[in-house]
Amino acid sequence: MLASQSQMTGNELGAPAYVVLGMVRLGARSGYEIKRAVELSIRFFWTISQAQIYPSLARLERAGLVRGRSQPLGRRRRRTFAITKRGEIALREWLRRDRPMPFELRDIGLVKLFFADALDRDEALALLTAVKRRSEMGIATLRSIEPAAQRSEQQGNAHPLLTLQMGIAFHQAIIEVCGQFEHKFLEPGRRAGQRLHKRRRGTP
Amino acid sequence: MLASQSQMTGNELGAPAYVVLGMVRLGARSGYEIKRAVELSIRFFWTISQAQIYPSLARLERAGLVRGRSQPLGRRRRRTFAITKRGEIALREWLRRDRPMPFELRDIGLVKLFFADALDRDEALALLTAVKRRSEMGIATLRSIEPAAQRSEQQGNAHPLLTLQMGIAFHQAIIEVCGQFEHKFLEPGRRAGQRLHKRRRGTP
DNA sequence: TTCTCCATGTAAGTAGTTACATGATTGG
DNA sequence: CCAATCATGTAACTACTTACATGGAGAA
Repeated sequence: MLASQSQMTGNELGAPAYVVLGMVRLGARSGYEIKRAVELSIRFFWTISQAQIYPSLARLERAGLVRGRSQPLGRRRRRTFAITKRGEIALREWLRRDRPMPFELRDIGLVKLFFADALDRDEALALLTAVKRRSEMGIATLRSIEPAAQRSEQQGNAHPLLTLQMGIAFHQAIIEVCGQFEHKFLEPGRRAGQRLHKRRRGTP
Repeated sequence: MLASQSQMTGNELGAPAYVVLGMVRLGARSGYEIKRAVELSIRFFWTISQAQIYPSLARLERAGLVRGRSQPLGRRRRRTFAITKRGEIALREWLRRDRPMPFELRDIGLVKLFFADALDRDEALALLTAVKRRSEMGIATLRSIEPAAQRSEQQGNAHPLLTLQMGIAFHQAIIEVCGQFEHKFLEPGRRAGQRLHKRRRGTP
């Protein structure tokens, strides 16, 4: 895990547990619903695997931050959870903690782009296009969940829409910078600094 | 680790090893220099801990992708590495591989912002400000390494500057969206959807 | 029937971290 | 001499993942 994101000492809860707690607060009841909620909302900047959710719920319950009860659907077993008062307090306390939250992104796409000078001109261009396309798809996905975020804004939760817009702006920024770079490249009158690794100077 | 970033089966190298390889290619010789290079360039979208670098170098050497030799500085021991032909080929091959590279960001700042409706109005605003400030600082850092990226552009490596500009654009997007949201909030004539959790309706 | 969705869980493994240990060199 | 920097490495640990196992419910 990224170091600065949990700093777990003793029996403090890590970020994933608070994510689960926050989702329970927003109305996700079962582990499965939590998974779905994450996929429909924060998956742009946070993912969680199913195998993490159930242990997190168990830890939250032991800490008294959620209360679970068995609520089978028909004969299908099912545990539902609700946030407790202590849970509300703990969540707010976590949100307020202003320990440094360094911006830590881990993206192979950008890493590859960084090293792309090792490639031939057209290969580098293909990589650039792939990164661009990825962001275009990202925007499409985010747009598709926009209505849900707008509904939740109407119900007093304005911040999901905020983070959604951030995601969109984010990808737009990537697309824009890619576009500028592409342009600079395909421009017929290239200048000195724009020569790529290993290309014959005379190539049009 | 984020799943889709390595998919290691058998004895394939993971992304961190290729990052090390790429840095060696760009002229970082010792483990220490690699660490510094990462901090001065891709740390915006990739970090690597020192404890990872030396084992990675060892694996790369075993695979014949780098060649190491002992080059002490005075009495201080030191191993330097250079990329081999096979290493060049392997790096390019990795850069070309177009297995899906899903955009995966893990950012607690944005997670907290997403859940900020659980906070009081001013607390939420403070969080927003913190996220904004963080990006302002991010931009300042990136600007400070811009000259180095420009130098490397002159030497035929244009992509480091590209990814740097992406980082800047990225943070600018965050700042902009934060600003818009703040504005919407501080606006005297708030509308229905903008009411925050648990606030008395009449509060100015 | 078979497929997909709902639902919960375990097992085994990897990646990655922090913390520590060591020691030479350079500059104030 | 002391602090910062250069330099390499190990030990212990956590977070997180994939893969698997199980099974009910509803639809085609």
